[in-house]
Amino acid sequence: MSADAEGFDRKVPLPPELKIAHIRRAIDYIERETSELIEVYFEQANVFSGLVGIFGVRALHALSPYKKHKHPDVAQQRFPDLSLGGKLSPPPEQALESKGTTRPWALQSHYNHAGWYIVWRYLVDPTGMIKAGKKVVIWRVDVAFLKEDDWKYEGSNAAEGRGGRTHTFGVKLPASRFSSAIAYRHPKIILRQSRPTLANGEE
DNA sequence: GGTGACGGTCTGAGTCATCA
DNA sequence: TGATGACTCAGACCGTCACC
Repeated sequence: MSADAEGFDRKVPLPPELKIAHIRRAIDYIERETSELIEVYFEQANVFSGLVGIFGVRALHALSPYKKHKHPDVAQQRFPDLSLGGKLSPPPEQALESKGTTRPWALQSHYNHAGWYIVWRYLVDPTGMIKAGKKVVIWRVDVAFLKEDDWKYEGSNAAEGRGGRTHTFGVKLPASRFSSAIAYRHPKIILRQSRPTLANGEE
């Protein structure tokens, strides 16, 4: 990887007109805002991941040329989260979806839409030791253009009277797919046993 | 207006395959 | 043999929309 001292890799392809500076400022924004809501993580971690994705959308909407759909009711439930200039039906090359997750590689969605995906991979550090005063740390940002072929269908056995999750799509071979899409990686955090860990052994 | 289906966001855990 | 990655299943919650 050819990252700079801060952890940003300028060789990773980005969506048109999206710059490393936009990502850097978005990381600051997400970490600052979500650190205020840390108690939500301990109540319902999956909901908190949704919040991380939402704050990612808000940050890029405010800081980059990518804008939310101009109709709020559509923006909150339709693909994509953002598009270049806020176009209503952007081509995949100008569609940008924001997702937050704690997982090191995997990515799931209910659809296999083609487009750009920016994945905010975060960890929760209640001590605020990794980044001073930040209880939520974005330790990696993946930016990748995914085609329909990059997704695989993951079915569901949910049934009446039994419950279960709805079906999803998952990215095929996520580790190899995202290994070349790491736009930012915290210089002091490494993966150990598939978990982000401080390089000196502390988490 | 109430209700249920559906679409949307995720997580954790168990198991298996692969590789050094 | 242990570490890691992939696969699969199970669970939670919220908002919108169509239908009655």
